[in-house]
Amino acid sequence: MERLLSNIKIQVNENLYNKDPETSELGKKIIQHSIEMINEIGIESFTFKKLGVKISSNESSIYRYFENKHKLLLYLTSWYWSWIEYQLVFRTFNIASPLERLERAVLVLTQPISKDSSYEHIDEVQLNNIVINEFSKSYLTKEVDTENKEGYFSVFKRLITRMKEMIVEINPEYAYPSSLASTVLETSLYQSFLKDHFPSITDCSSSEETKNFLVHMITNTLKKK
Amino acid sequence: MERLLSNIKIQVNENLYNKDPETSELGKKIIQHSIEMINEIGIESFTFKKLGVKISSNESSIYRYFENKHKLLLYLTSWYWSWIEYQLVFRTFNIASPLERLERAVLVLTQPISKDSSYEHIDEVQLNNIVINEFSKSYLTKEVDTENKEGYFSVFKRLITRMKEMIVEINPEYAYPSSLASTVLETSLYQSFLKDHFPSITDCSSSEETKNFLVHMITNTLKKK
DNA sequence: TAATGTTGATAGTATTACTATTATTTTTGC
DNA sequence: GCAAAAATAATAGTAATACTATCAACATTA
Repeated sequence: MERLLSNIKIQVNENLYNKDPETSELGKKIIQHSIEMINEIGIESFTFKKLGVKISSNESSIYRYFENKHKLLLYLTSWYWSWIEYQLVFRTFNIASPLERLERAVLVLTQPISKDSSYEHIDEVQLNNIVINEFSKSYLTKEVDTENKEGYFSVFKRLITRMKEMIVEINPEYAYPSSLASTVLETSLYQSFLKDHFPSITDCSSSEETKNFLVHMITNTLKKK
Repeated sequence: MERLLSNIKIQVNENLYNKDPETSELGKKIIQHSIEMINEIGIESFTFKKLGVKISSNESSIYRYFENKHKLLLYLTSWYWSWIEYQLVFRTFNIASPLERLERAVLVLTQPISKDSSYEHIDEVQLNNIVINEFSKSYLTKEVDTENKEGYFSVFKRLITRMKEMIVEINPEYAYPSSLASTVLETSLYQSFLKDHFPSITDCSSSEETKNFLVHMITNTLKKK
């Protein structure tokens, strides 16, 4: 991933952690290796005990950073959406045509991730995989409404709102700009999952095709007759 | 839900259960009350022990029907997709216009569920909620590829393939018929979830609106220029 | 009526998801 | 450079989960 500005600290809702993992070596190790481990074995099999063994630290020390693995997952996915939002804002800034802005936004959502050297302990490629495979589980819970009130999903929602605004600019009469924006974001994750596991029900065998599928769908949907 | 034919037994992949729950009173009680309970407390909190207490039966007896709660969830969602497929086939049968067929298919996916009296022990309204909130978790696992090979998702995929075929009939040149079909099905569930929990990122506050959003998107996407 | 199948009761195991306590090490402030 | 504070590690313990195994009781059927 092309570096836009270095040393931008990505802020995550501070109720998601007990102690900010960015403030210590152990904290960063927790983030780095939890990404590896969740990507490898999935959030269900992941435990703080296993992570402790992997980083030669203690289970109880990890609990001092995160209340439980659900909060850790929310932390990681929030970080990811902040990072994506930042790409999206930069890459669409100063682009005059609203349609081109939206196309660039879709490109940010669909193009293959490459490592951002600004964040050494975070592997964005693996994190993208985690978002594809685990993000839904972070909100498909009985606690979603309380956690939403706490603001745990605000970056994700803001990202969708930004796309919605681009849609409104393209066609102010269109009746479903928010739904189209949320569909596009969800579809970018979903089609990527289908490509790897249910290829018979997708035509997108590359990120390029997913981009084309979405751009075509958006432009046609927003066309004024 | 209007009854189309009575006494149609819905077949579910027989590797999903140890003993067919349809063949005994206890089996039907397991299905009926697991639907209630999963809908109420969510799949994470749901256990066979709690279900045993609820139906005044024994944990070990439930294990004789289902290997674990994941298999039970796969059973329930498979049943649901079979039931939906059956509605979809009937309601689109003998309709000449391909576009009208697809519109009717979207209606089946989006319209509010009402009880189907043919299946006394199954509450389709609650089951629809379970599909919205838990279906993703049934495939977002590390075992998805093996389970897919076992055929646990075949009804779901066949449903999408049926819609894909309608899309191809409408516009044989369109390059992404499968992706559009899978997007439509996923979106029908997703927008319903957003309506209840993240209303700020959707415009669909009723199933009617979800239907209109999707039909508009499909027809515009498939328009030949 | 004997054989078979189903269900219930009880017990037991490894793992999970924590909490609590205390010891040890590291950092910092003066 | 040292004392105080903070962070981490080690250990232990608990309740719940996700099962498995065994055996008894009861119902069904041949």
